[in-house]
Amino acid sequence: MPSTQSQSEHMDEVFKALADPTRRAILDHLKDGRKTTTQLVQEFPQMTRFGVMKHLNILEGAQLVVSKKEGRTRWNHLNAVPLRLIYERWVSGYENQWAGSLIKLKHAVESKHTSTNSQKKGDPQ
Amino acid sequence: MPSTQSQSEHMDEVFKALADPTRRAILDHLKDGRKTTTQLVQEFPQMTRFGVMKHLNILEGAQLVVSKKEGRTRWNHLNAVPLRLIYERWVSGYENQWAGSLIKLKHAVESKHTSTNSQKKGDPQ
DNA sequence: CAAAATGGTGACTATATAGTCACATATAGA
DNA sequence: TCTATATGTGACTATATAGTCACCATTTTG
Repeated sequence: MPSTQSQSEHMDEVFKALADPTRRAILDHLKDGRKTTTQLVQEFPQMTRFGVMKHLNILEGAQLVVSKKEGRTRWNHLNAVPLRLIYERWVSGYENQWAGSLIKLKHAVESKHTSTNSQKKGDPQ
Repeated sequence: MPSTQSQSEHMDEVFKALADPTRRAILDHLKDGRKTTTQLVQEFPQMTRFGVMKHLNILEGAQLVVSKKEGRTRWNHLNAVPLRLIYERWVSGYENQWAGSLIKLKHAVESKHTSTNSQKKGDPQ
């Protein structure tokens, strides 16, 4: 059992953390390797330092980022584990669906060209 | 490729749609098969019909749900494709990280015992 | 057509979130 | 110690989002 939060609460934090484009950009920057807070701040000139730090703290709360203090600098590391958990609970689990209902789903799409059909193609019957 | 929005804009909609627990619950309900709007509403007694419908529209905007109208009933289908895209862009891509930097990441975690360490189980690697 | 059932929508409130500013803390090095 | 650098935080504003209510539209069926 986790310590302070349940698994689903953790997932909620992870999804909420991923919901912001700036935070996803931060993760992308950390993909190349660890960075200090100041280095990250420099990647977002349009935002204040504290803005970036708040995003960093949210990412750390979701355990998508792990930080290590070294002297007066804070090294921020990417942690892909929560992403892996999303895959296990939300992608692989849902793919059972594919074989079973993808055909009728396909029918649904084709026979309707749904409401918000962002993509062209169909004449609306 | 979609017409009205870029891939990253679509991903943003998907992540934002997934950020809400009610919407994730709706997806879970649809996992068992298609449901009408009224059927879904009945699954959330604590929320009004319109509340559920707004969530449904958001899910449909993110293409996580596809709806098909049949007479006066609307059948809502799960569409797992965006989840699959999340995997391809945000999980498999990040797993390169694992081999490379998981060791120093592990050090970072250990030397800090960060915030909330939920999952112990097996250390990867 | 009339009634009932299903679904859709505009306007509103309450709360959460993004982002900023000013100020505080801590470490490295002269 | 003094100072520059790197990071941390409380309080605030602006905007987005969740959720509700009352009302409207469409379709089935008698």
